[in-house]
Amino acid sequence: MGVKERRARQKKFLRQEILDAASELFVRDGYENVSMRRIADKIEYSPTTIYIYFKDKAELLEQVCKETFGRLVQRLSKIMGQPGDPVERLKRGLIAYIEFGIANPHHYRATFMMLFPEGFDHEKYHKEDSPGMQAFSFLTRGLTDCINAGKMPAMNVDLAAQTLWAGIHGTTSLLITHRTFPWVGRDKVIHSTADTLVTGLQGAA
Amino acid sequence: MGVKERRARQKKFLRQEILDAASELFVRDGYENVSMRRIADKIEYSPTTIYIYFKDKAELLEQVCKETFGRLVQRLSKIMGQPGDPVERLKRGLIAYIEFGIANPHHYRATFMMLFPEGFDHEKYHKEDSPGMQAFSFLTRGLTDCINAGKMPAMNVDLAAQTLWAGIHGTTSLLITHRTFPWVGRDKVIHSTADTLVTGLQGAA
DNA sequence: AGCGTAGAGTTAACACTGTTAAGTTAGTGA
DNA sequence: TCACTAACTTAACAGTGTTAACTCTACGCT
Repeated sequence: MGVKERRARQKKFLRQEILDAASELFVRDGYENVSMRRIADKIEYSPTTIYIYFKDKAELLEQVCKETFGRLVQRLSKIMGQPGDPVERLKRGLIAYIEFGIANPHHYRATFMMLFPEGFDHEKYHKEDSPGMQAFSFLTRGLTDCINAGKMPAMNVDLAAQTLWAGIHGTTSLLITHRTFPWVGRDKVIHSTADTLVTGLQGAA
Repeated sequence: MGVKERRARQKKFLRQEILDAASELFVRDGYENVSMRRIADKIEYSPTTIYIYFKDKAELLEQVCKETFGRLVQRLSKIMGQPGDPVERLKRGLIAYIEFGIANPHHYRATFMMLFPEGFDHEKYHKEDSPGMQAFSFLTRGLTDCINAGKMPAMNVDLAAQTLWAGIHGTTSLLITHRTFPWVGRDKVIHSTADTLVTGLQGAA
């Protein structure tokens, strides 16, 4: 016995190897500039082997992004768990989100800036475990903390969280796609976004 | 004489016909799902004819988007030219921007959410006449009006405008790509974005 | 009137793409 | 030793953007 297990381990190993190769190429050249044949070349297998482990190119990307965003969730989790002023903590979370997106532009693009293919199962995607949903829940938690601490007025927390998400997503995606736009300064825009959004919510009726 | 002119007119006509066909297909199916051959089929010319009028597919898209964003600039121009409270006017402009993006998702995506191809001439692009720059100048103008009317504190107008742009771009692009996300309500998010951003800037130190 | 030429539009081809069906080959359990 | 299974490969399909080389029409000029 144990032969089945060994095989399963080997299979998992190759699967991870494909994932790593794809990730590296996606990061360097972007999803649409990486072909299945190039990924195959990198791991020295034939292109069709990839299809044994992944349904298609989109699923391969999806898995790569899942890995990456696990790291974002970890980071946010760390920040949101720290003690101190909840408003400052929320701001730090917003900034961490933006900086994560800029540090992983291709992955960020893939998960939040690409149109879903037709016939995509959104029902399933927007359940608890999608990267959007997970990162999003940190916002609602952060806001609730602020309200409970009396630092923010009572409000529709979901609406406020969605407003926050839209704001930080805007800065992230704009800094990614319009890298050469004459920005006043990357850090200035990032901090201004966090400050303006939080101040705006604090001042809401 | 006049024959040269007539030819030029005819040439311009076909050029516009290509542009219209491409626009319709881009709007319906999105840039990457439209092939040069399909555009050619629609106008009943051979695919290579398009290359006589446009350098490549990207330039075709660029021209299509230029047309569309001409309409946005017109709309913003109308709103910003109206009398009344400058703060309300600015908010109306922000909302109009978002709604325009949602109404033209494929064009919006193409101009603001796509990575530029390698070797793209950014210097030239970020001059006065790029769609981003034109729409952007409305923000600085709107903000200056608010400050002059004493409705907003003195501030770095460029930084504030970039913050605003990031905010409204975020809402626009998120509503486009994550259409099926359980939003509290499209209109609610749109208005909340505009209110939060403006309030946030008003409350800035 | 007839010739040469410019240029609009064509056909055929290249080098790619994602993906699938069919085939090979190695290693297992009986 | 044999059959089977799972891993992997080869060959192919239908499509992509794009280019080089060609045709053909209509104009201006002699």
